[in-house]
Amino acid sequence: MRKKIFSKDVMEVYRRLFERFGPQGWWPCERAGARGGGRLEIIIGAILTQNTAWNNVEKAIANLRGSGVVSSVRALGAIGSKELSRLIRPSGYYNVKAGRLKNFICFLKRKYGSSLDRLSRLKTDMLRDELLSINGIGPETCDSILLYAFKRPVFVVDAYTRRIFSRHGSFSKDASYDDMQRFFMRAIPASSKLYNEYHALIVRLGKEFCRTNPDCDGCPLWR
DNA sequence: GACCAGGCACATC
DNA sequence: GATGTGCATGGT
Repeated sequence: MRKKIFSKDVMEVYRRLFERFGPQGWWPCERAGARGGGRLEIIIGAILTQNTAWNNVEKAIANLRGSGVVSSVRALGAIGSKELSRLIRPSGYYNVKAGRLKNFICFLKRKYGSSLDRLSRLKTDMLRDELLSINGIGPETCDSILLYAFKRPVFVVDAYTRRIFSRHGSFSKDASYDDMQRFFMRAIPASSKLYNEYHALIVRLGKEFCRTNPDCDGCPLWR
């Protein structure tokens, strides 16, 4: 039988995952910062990675870097939609995602004078509502932006989180996003660093075991 | 060639 | 509110 994971076990699960896999080095990473892309690049990555392997997103981001549009909101706003689609082609859904990137840039221009600094002054709840109002930014993308780009202590729930923790009985497999998020945020101290690493470790676990080991052989959560 | 990946919006019932 | 569908590339 799989071990049931209650709220009280969530930190122990984190410790086991960290012990097993170590730090995952997700955003913000030195590489993004050094190239000056930083926060904007993280936001772009969060949108491009929707239902897409990160490997493919990296190719798209490399193209965008080559065109110099990850380093400034103005540059990203100035590029044509067709050209943007072409650059992000490797990340899949390129027409949809080009529209979503443009939606974000239009929102930022209209309401915050194209300034990420101005946007970042909002309190977390308000910032979350603002991001969710943008067409193309749903709960996971929104929370990824809050956590990884703005360093807010918001737990990101994704498909792996649902799959793994519903299998371990923490919540039902059709629990709402908000219910799953509450489960973690009640169990873990509010720390963006902790949430950052935990989400990345869940993704690592999902990739490592859920796909390749349907019987959960060697799963660190197994009892 | 099938299946999957760090989702989301929209139509329909 | 639940369910189904379109969007698309690249790796296994």
